[in-house]
Amino acid sequence: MSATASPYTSLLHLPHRPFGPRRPRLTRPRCLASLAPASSGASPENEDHLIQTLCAHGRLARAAALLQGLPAPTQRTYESLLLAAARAGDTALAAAVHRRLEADPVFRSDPFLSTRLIDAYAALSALPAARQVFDEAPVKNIFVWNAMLKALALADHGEEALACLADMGRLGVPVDSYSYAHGLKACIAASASHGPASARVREMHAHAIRRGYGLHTHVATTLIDCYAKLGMVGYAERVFTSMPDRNLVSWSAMIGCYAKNERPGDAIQIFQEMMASDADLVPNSITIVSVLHACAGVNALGQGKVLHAYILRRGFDSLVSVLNALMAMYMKCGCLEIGRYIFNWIGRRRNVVSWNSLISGYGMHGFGRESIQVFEEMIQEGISPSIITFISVLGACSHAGLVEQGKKLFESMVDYNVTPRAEHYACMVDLLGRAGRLDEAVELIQSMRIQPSPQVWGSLLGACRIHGHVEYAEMACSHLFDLEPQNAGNYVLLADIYARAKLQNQVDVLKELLEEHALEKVPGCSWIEVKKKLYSFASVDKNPQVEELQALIGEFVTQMKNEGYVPDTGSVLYDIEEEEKERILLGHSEKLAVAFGLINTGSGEVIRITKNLRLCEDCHSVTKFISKFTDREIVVRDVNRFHHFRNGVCSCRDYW
DNA sequence: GTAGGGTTAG
Repeated sequence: MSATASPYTSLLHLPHRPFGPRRPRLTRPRCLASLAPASSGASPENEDHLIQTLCAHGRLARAAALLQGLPAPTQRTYESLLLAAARAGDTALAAAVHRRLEADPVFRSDPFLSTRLIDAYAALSALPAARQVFDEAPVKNIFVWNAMLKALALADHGEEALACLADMGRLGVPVDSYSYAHGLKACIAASASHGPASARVREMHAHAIRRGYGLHTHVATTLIDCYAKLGMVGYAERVFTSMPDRNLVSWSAMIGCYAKNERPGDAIQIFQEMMASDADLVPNSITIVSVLHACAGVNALGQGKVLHAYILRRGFDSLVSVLNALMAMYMKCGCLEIGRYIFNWIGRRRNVVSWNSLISGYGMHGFGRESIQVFEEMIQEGISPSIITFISVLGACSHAGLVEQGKKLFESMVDYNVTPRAEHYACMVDLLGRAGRLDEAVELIQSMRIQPSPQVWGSLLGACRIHGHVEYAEMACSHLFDLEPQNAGNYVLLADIYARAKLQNQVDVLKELLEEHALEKVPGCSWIEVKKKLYSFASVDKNPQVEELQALIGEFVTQMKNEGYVPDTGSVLYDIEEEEKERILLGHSEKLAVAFGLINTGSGEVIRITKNLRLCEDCHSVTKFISKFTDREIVVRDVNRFHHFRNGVCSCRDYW
C-alpha cells in the first residue's frame, strides 16, 4: 500500500487491563430506626454521631432539628451538615449552620470550618454569602484564601478572583499550587477589558515558574487546559513535555487539548502513547469522551467501535455524557441509525446535549425535516432549547434547503428566551444564500444589531461562490480581509469566483496578495478506513500508487465523457492548458481515496471517506457516476456534511 | 482536611 498507514491504528488493540481502582466499598447502611432511641436522653456524643449519620443519608430536616438542641456540636458535625447542605442544594440549612457557628465561641474563628462554609455557599451559588464568610473570617489561612479564590474562579467571576489573588500578594500571604490553579482559571474567566486572556495566563505561568510551581502536576495540568482553551496548542505541548510527573488527568488534558483544537490525529496518537507508557494509567470516562471526540474528527469508525466495547467493559455506559459522545461519534462517522439507537437507549436520562446531538446528526446527513421533528419532540417534552439547539436545527434547514421553516425557527428563538447570536445569523445567511436569496441574506446582515462575525461574512461569500455573485463576494471580502487577514480560504474563494466570471486580472491580483501575506491554502486531504486502518491522501502526494489510482479514475472519466460529462476545469486557478487542468482534477484527494476504496474493499462494502474541505463540484459528479457504474454505496463526509452516493444519486440532491 | 481533565454546533 502506498498510502500512509496512520500511526494510531493500534488503538484497535487496547491492552487488557484490570479495570483500575475498584469501586470504594459502600459502608453498610446503618438502620436509622435502630439509632433513633439514642436521640432521647442520649449523650451529646451520640447526638453528634446521629446528626452525622442523618446527614450521610440525606435526612436533613431531622439533622437540622437536632442541631438546635445540641449544646456543643463537634467540628465534624458542622462539617457533615455543611457538606450535606451543599449536596442537597439546601441553602437555608447552610445559613442555619452559619448562624449557629457564629454563636459558637469554640469554632467561630476556626479556619477549617470557614473553608467549608465558603465551599458550601459556592456550591449553592450563593457567592455574596461566601464572600461575607471570607470577609468576616477572623483567621484567614491559605485554605480560606484558596476556598474564596476557587469560589470566584469557578463562578466565572474572573476579575474578583484576580483581585483576591492580588490581595494575597499585597498582604504577603504565600500562594501555593492551589492558588495558581484557581488563579489560572480566573485568567480565562476574566473579561477582555483586563487585557487578552492569553497574556494573563502567560504572566501567571511565568509567576508560577519563578516561585517554583511551574512543573507542579496540578499547576501544569491547569496550564495545559488553559492554553488548550485559548487555542495555544504549542504552549500546552511545551508544558506537557516538560512535566516530570504526569498522571491520568495531565494526559487527559493534553488529549482534550488536541481534540478541542482540531488535531484529532494527534489526540489519538497521544492516547496511544499514554496506553503504552504506564500500565497504571487506566483511561476513565473523561479520557474516553475526548478520544471519542477525536475518533469522530477523523471518521475512525472502527476505532470508535473499539472504544464502544471498552465503554461497555468498564461500565461507563451508565454515564449520559459518555453516551452522548458515543452517539455523536457514530453519527459523525456516518452511522445515523446507530446514533438514533443510542439516543433511544439513553431513554429518559437524555438531556439537552443528547437532543442537540440528534438534531445536528439528522442535519448533517441532510434530513432537515426529521431534524425539525426531533426539535419539536424536544419542545413537547418540556426541554428548553439552548443556543446550540438553534445552531443545530438552523444548520439542518440550511443543508436541506428548508428556507421557510428555517425563517420561522429563527423568529421563534425569542419565544424560548434565546437571543440570536452571530452564529445564528451565520446559519441564516447560509440558509438564504445557498437557496439563492442573496439580497435577503444581505438585508439580514444589514439589520443585525450585533457586529457580524467572520462566519457571517464567510457564509455570504460561500453563497456567492455557489451562485457566482461577484459584487456581494467583494462586499463580504472587504470585511473578511480586514477581520481575518490570515485566512487563505477567503482569498481562494474570491479568486475562484473571479475565475468563473472570467476576470483573470482580478485572479492574478489575489494570487499576488496571497504571496504577499505568505499565505498558503489548506491542502485538500482525504481519509479512508480500510480493514480498520486509516489511510490518508493528499493531492500533493507523488508516489507510484497514486498514479495507479489516477489511472483508474481516468478510465471512469473516459466512460463519463461518453455520457456527456465535462470536467469542471473552471475551478482550476492556474493559467495552464485545459488538458493539464483535467489532470489536476484527476489528482484530487477525494477521487484517490474512492479509487483506493474500490480496489481494497469487498464489493458489498460501503466506502466511507472523510475530506478536510468542502467537496468540489467535479469530485461530486465523478463520485455519483462511480457509485452507479460500480454499484457501490459511497459515503463522503466533507467539512460541512455527509454525502451518501448510491446508484448515481447523492443524498444532498446536489444542494450543498 | 483544599485541587487538576469531559458531553452538543460551526
